[in-house]
Amino acid sequence: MSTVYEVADRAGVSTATVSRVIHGSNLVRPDTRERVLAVIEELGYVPDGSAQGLSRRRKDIIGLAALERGTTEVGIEKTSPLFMDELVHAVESVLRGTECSLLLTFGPAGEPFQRRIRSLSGKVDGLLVAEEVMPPGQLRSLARRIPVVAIAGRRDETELDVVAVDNTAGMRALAAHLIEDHGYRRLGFLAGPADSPDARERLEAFRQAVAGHPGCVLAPVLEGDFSEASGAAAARTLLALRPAPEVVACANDQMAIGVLLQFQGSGVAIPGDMAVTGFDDIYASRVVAPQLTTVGQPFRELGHRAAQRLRARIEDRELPQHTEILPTRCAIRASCGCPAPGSR
Amino acid sequence: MSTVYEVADRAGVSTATVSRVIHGSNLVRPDTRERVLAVIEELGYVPDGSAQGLSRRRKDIIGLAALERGTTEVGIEKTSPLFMDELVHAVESVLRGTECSLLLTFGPAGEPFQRRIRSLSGKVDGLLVAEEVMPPGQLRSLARRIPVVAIAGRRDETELDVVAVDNTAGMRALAAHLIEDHGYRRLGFLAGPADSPDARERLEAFRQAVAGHPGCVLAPVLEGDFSEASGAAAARTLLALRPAPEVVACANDQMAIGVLLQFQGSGVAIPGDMAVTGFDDIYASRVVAPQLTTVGQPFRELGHRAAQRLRARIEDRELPQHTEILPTRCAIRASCGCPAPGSR
DNA sequence: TTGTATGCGTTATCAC
DNA sequence: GTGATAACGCATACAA
Repeated sequence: MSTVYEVADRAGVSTATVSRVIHGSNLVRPDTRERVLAVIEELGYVPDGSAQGLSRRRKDIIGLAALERGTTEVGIEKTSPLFMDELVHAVESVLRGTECSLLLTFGPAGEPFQRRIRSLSGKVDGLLVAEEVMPPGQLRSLARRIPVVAIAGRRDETELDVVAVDNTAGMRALAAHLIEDHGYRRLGFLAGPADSPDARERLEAFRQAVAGHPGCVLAPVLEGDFSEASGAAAARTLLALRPAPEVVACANDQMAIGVLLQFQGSGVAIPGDMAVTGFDDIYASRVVAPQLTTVGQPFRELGHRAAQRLRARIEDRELPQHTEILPTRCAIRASCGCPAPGSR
Repeated sequence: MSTVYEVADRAGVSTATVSRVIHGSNLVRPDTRERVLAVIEELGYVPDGSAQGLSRRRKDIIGLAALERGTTEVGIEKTSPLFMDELVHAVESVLRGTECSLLLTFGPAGEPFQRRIRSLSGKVDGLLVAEEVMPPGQLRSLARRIPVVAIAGRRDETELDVVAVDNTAGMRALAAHLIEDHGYRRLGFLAGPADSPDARERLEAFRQAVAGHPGCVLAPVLEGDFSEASGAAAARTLLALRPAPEVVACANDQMAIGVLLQFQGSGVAIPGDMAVTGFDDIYASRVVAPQLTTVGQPFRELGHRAAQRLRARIEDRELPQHTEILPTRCAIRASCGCPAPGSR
């Protein structure tokens, strides 16, 4: 593996000049540049990232740490966090235009994963942290060491930047649609894991919306882990329940899809016998039949903002703390009981 | 940001000892270790990855470069490469058990992306390269600089490791099912982009299978770009075609889903009026109605093998070149005309 | 316009 | 057991 020294040697210049050529400095004579470039080409030289990082005190790498839910618990390959995938692409697409690269790590909540994130923090200039991968205290201590932006974390954070979506408004709008437009009175809810701030917000918003409409009752409230399998399990519970709710709102799309497919498999018509809704608006939600009514998260925007904020903070660590809440958008489709559009 | 020096100072030891403690060497007295550990904890010290990388001559980072198809061409957010997402998780899950992290980069085929990969090669110990992100010659020159494993690339590679799936067997089995079990005689095919080795193999296998059955005709053969939108576009073409094929086999699931939804939106019953099949077996294919008949790729296995092979080659760069073809598995579901299973 | 010399934070090879 | 000290490959301040 060749180094600046070799390049410098062969080109008959100093390493400083090589460095200048590489970084496109214009304080170098055209013919010198040509010579150096030729040698670089010939040797297939690529600067070593570690050395650059050490010298320039910046690695041009940012990390993304996210929870992987319910992947290895039950079977071997349950379903991956589609939500995260969308986010990853959004973040990556921001970085694409820059020198920066994306270091990815997933893991189940817990002590080992937290340790991994800590050690990973030595390899990056900043960290995007999704959901609640670690307790607030630890997260803050991490944020003191290195720039951190929380995605979809606690909104009440005062020591680090957070970018999140407006779960409350979205869920409230959805509930209003179910109650006011469809006239549902008995509403069930399939909540997400209690350790997810998003999950808690969604449940709370739905609860309040129902409470705000006299005559409406919220029952039952089940809990899943955001996986499709947990949705299917909830559906089986619901199947045995009397009286059954008219609609079951789910805290994310994957669970909603699990509910939907399990119901259909058991001969329950959706939305005829029971309406179902989700949250997130992942790709698959547009693909199931009936198409899922859900609340759209601005993934792209979420990833963009978080990445940009992190880059800004890496530039200037004294930036004032900032919390940004992005709007959500109700996506009314067919699973709530609305007529399916003529063509998709 | 604290360094080994600070830790050494405060603990009243040398940097060498700190390093020993960090790496769990047992040539250090227990009480010394305790003292050092306490300081590390107090300072929140985490070793700098660049410095480590420079000194140890290994960065403990591997890269994954993949094509992002049809993302920004037409609209803003078309559909992301679901196939890749599955792969990413598979690779990441291997690395999770190690010290190694995953550096991710996506991009559209082309010169700029190739440059990005080159510069990225300075930040990693090895590279996983999916599909044909760069011309063979360039790929080989890259592989001379740094360990490279190609995923789903050309099978005829002799200078670098490749891990791929058996497109031919899978597609052949699927074709046999369509022709022999269902008795279809007029078969259409929606091919993938010509620059994808997988796409070419799948088309070729299907073509041969049809040719091997007298009386069967392959028509039409359309070409898409692996995106759902291109599937929908193909469906519109097919709609206007006389005679129409009895079945249209697609080179991947996303296109098949595009075809399926577009047909259904136009009042064509699937599989009643026309059968549709895919390839990959992504999450969404189990979620559409009717469930998609497709050929399953062993994503998990693909990612595992590729990651392990790369790690092995990083350890020993003299390893003999190796090409590994993983088996595919026909997933017969309902979109081909088979009866839907009672429950999903 | 170009070269010299030093520092970046670790690890590892020696001595002690 | 522990401590100096020399790499590691690059960037840059300062000279020339």
